[in-house]
Amino acid sequence: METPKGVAFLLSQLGAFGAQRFAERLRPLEIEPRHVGLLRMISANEGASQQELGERMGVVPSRMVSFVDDLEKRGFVERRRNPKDRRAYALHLTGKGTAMLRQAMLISVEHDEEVCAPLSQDERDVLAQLLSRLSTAHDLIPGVHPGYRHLR
Amino acid sequence: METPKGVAFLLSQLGAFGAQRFAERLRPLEIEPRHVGLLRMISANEGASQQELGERMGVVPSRMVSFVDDLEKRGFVERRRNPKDRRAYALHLTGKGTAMLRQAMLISVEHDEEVCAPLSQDERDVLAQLLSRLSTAHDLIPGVHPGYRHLR
DNA sequence: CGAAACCATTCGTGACCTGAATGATTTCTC
DNA sequence: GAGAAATCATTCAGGTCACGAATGGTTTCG
Repeated sequence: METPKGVAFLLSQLGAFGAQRFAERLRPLEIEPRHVGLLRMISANEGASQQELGERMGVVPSRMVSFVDDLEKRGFVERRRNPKDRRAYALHLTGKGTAMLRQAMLISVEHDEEVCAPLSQDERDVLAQLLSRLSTAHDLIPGVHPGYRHLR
Repeated sequence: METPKGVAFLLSQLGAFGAQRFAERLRPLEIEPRHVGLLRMISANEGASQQELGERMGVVPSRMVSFVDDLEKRGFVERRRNPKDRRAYALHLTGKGTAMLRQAMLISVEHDEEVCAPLSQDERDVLAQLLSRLSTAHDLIPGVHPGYRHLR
């Protein structure tokens, strides 16, 4: 049996490699990739409820609780009461949260640079374009990582 | 904060998506992607010991035990005694194991076809070539998925 | 106004991984 | 060669983590 050289395997292999590498880069900030994703999500949807965000990310409500707990304990996120609906929270980034997100974005750019280092600029453009097309063709939501949901 | 459009994120996103999709396709066979990887590994290194394979795959010995247990329970793998070193086993695929691997490889090809469907043949070739270069440049071992090792 | 739906949360369960300890066997060292 | 050290497979206790069901407070529907 020959070893698979298919695109799908390479994508999964490189994707997992990159994710691990990214997690390493984040370690000094004491934050994990998934928390960065959640910070971005909150930043892009200020004031949304936990379940609204959870739905977009494919995360079950009970999991969102501890998820947001992590960020709140570190002072990155505030759970404000929503006066329109006192059942739901309105999630907001704090100043610290925004700063942390900015930090993480910088690391993200460095990381991207490292991953693409073996390619020329032209090749990176071609690759980015092909991957974008695959991503949209398969209905993946920009900026939302499928790894959040373990089952569905 | 704008949503990331970097290559690294797209790789991780598409890789995770593909992995989930592949797992779904495998479900009817009642086997998981990691087991397929192990079957391939054994097939490519007939007679190797558990720890030899574990080392190549980045899997810790204690985990290899239950890992191989799964495959042995299903009758896909045999633990033969190695006469040269009676501490170690010599792992071998059974006929059933070979058949299952063949099945899985077929599904793998179908899966690859699905993932690449949005691209023309030329584009697939370009993509495959770029991904291969990234993979080798980052010292990823062909056919070995980094997801096996959770820590190192 | 009462019933049904909805948000966040807690908690028990199960899956899974890890690292340390164990027993059998081999290799190293003097 | 004999004892010490390393090696292979295994077991087991502990920790993490995700999920679904159940709960309490709140809103909406009929």
